[in-house]
Amino acid sequence: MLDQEYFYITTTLPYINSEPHIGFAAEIIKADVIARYQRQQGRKVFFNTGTDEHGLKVYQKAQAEGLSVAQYCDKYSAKFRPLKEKLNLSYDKFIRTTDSFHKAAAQEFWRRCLANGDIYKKTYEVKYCVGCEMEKTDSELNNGFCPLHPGQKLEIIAEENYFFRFSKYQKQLLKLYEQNDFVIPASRLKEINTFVANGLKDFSISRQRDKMPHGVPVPDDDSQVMYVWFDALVNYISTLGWPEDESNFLKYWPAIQVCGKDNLRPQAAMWQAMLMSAGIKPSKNVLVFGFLTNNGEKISKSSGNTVDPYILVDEYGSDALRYYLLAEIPTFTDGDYSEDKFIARYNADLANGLGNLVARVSNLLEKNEIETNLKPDLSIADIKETVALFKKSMEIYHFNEALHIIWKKISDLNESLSAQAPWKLNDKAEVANILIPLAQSILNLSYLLEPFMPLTSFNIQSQFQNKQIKKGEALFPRLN
RNA sequence: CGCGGGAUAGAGCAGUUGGCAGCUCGCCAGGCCCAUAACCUGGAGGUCGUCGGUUCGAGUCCGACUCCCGCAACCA
Repeated sequence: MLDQEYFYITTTLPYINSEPHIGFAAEIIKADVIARYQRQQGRKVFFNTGTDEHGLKVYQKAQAEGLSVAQYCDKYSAKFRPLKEKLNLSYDKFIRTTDSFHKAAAQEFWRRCLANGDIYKKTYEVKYCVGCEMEKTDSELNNGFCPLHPGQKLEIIAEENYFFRFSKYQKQLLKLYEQNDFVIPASRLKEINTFVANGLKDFSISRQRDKMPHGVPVPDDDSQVMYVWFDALVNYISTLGWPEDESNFLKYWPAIQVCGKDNLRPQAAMWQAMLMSAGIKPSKNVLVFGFLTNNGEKISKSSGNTVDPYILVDEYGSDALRYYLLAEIPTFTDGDYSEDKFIARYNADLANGLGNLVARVSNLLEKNEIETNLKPDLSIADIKETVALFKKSMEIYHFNEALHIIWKKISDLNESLSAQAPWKLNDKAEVANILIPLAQSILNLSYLLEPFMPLTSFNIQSQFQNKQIKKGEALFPRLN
């Protein structure tokens, strides 16, 4: 039956230089759907997330807020933890890259890459804007000048850093990409393949400690700390107990990794090369999701149009937010959020669709005092086609389609109920013959819905497994 | 010739092995009255960005073009 007993999925770790935003919420919700679906299939799932806490920006923000780096990290990491309850996530582990076991793992990882001849020292030239008191990369510059200080010439500072021999792994990476589902969707695989085929430059993996002390110490060199990327990526294996707990690690690795499209290179190329260097199998798949816009506009901290997932949950509930993000936006493409769209979706699908159907059927069962004894059963004929189509969509992570298939069935059930009009009948047995199969189908749908809307699924399942099904409270009161 | 994405009904969007063009909202006309002013039926509305090609057949594959949008590595 099951091709594999163990299943491991991980999100990227959000960097704690700001509050949680809707984009990361969308990413982790999709990962949660996959994790819950795999558990339903009977697999032993390990679902990882956490926070990425090293590096210059955190160091500077801590100073700006007048906190020690440790205090700052504790404060901001703690802002991400409530996502679990707020979004009703089922992750198993919340790792912090400042956890001591992680730092030790990152150092061991470094040693293995070093032993393999892939880490070397080189002088690294950085452009430094005195006005910002910050290093600048070329992509941040306008015609070679800092956009904030266009009159000032940038200083070139030479710094001795460790580099990772990324270029060495070009061929192996291209070979890896021959596994044509390594990166999903295919367009992203093509993108990374072209990028790697065009040639790789070794990248810097350390910083001078006297300038930026907030990082994992480089083994056997007190003057340097690891560059944040290098240590952060190792979390995907340190969270499994690598290197100490080899048996647990081997059970779960390799991972399905999910990330936003900005993370394609780090996840699908840099990290994979690092794994190769350390002698560890590459990830199983990298799923690359799109970005969200707010009312058609790019979401950015500077323009102040970020969307706070906590506010939406408090107002509409976690399942409604999950439903919107999963149903309205195709898994791998960019999508848009706006309150108008959210309310329109909510009313059309949740209030008028699912909620109203559940209310109709449960009310009729209660009024007619019809007793039932139901359990979810996906083998019955009525639901078979829906289940088959649903599974097909789930296997390729097309969650919007999977939900569309469920909602098609909801629509069919509404139609069937209207056509049979049991409220016109007097014979109780006849009424029961109409309602019980409908109730059974609702129960089955609620089972399919569990990975997407766990609370609603649970509510419907407990409601419809009672002997005397009762109407109860509205699942999704209509919004005006 | 840097890389990639998009262009489908008034709006917002689905449509991955090529096979009578779909969904939601909105609009019009009926029905029902169990239900969350909900539900059901019917209707108007599209030359699927443009041009060409492959094919019995293309929104779907190939080529060219136009217009929008991201990204352009050590900033995670």
